[in-house]
Amino acid sequence: MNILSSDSRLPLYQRFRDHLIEQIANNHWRAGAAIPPEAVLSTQYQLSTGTVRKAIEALVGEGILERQQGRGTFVRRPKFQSSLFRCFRFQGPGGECHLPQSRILSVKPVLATASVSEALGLAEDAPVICIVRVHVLDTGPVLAEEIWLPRARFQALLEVDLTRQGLLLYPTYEEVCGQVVASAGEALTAESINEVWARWLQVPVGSPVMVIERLARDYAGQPLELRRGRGHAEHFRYNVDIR
Amino acid sequence: MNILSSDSRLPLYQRFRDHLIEQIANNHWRAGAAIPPEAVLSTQYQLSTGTVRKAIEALVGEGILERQQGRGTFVRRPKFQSSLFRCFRFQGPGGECHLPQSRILSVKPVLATASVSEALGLAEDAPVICIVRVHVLDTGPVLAEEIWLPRARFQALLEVDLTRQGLLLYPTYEEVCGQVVASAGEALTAESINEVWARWLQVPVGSPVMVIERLARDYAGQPLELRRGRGHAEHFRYNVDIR
DNA sequence: CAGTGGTCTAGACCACTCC
DNA sequence: GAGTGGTCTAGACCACTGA
Repeated sequence: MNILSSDSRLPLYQRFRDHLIEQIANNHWRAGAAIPPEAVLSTQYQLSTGTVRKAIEALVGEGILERQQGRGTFVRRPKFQSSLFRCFRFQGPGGECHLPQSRILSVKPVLATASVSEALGLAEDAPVICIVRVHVLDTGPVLAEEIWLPRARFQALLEVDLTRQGLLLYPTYEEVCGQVVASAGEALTAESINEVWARWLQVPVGSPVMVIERLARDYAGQPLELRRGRGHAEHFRYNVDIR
Repeated sequence: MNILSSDSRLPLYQRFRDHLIEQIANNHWRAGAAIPPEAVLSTQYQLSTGTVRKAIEALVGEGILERQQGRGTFVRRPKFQSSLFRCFRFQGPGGECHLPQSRILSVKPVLATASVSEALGLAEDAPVICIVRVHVLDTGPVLAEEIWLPRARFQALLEVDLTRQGLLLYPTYEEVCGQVVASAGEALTAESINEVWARWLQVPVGSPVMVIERLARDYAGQPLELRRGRGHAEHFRYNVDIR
């Protein structure tokens, strides 16, 4: 009798969770906005408040929703702009922590290479946008990134001046293209730097660098953006809790 | 009226959670064993089943407990032995995944250096045990580790032959010393390898390596073990989900 | 079959936020 | 003070495990 589409025989609260996530992915509820209060949802969908709460709590655990006592429940707008600063310490020899400025070197429409199209789930030679960006500290560049975006979703970026200093990309994606980054995965490796990247980072060819590859996804789990960054090994310290 | 020690004015389920964790940390309930069923706990502590469930679910979320429908709720014995294989891919050029063998090169009672004693929360020059271990693949060594343990807790390790091939350390800690690793944090950096480590890994001095520092803790959160490992950059790929 | 955790309900009362 | 999420209760029924 309910409008809960997804497969029956799943627990009610799971089906309701799926329904909520669908609303968010389809932009029925905007990022940053409040969803209806528990009481409304429970009468609207004929569910007990406990069941509604359990679905909401699941999404809070996944980092999709955010509850604020007395105010409401909100669609979380993940703040990946600061992810680098959360995970990495741009630490000087004394351990002080500085925030780098970012500078965009180029924005170009190109065709995806095999590895890029595979990561983004696109056809080979699909049209993409490639951005090159460098993060700079007082002491010089610390991190250089190549960023790839599917042109189908991000065409509008090409008509905007991205080369202003200190611009954050994810809010720009949302404002200009309506694309919201909801989750991401990172993979870390290390290598000796090659000539192209050594020039961007202004270090000798062959220096050890940390390689960070990030795949960002929207609420529906579709790949949105691929980044491949390289940073001065000494400037980086990536912290993880495991269990 | 309850035996729930911790600070009142916290929610009941939190205080009960703290009580449960205390039981585990004090070894009243052993790692791997079942805790009393919900019904028993709720009558014993005069709590409703819902409150008991919420406390248990919190600990499940923290990876301390594990529920199995129809069987019971168990104290989780984390399997960090395989953490390296979960997080890292020992991948050949074709992407195949091999499991390395580990070989212990030395076990020595020494005095802690400043950085080791600080990480382990010990006094300076405190007595520790230092283990050197190498993980070997068909193609040669891929990861070398220095491992430090507080001698106060791990004295018994010195009377055991650890140099057998392929030994896993964490189960040995538990069997020989009664110390259970409950959680850990890792920090990743990269650098050019120095002479000592280059010999262990059999690579040219100055090659890029991934540096993995791990601090393992017991159920009470006290540091148990510090590891500093270095691995062939090409062999490692560390995956993380962020949000 | 008895015992366990898993789901779900209906509602009371509290704590916080904002007007 | 009205509206929100946060805590807590008491219990029914289901699904799974293992003797």
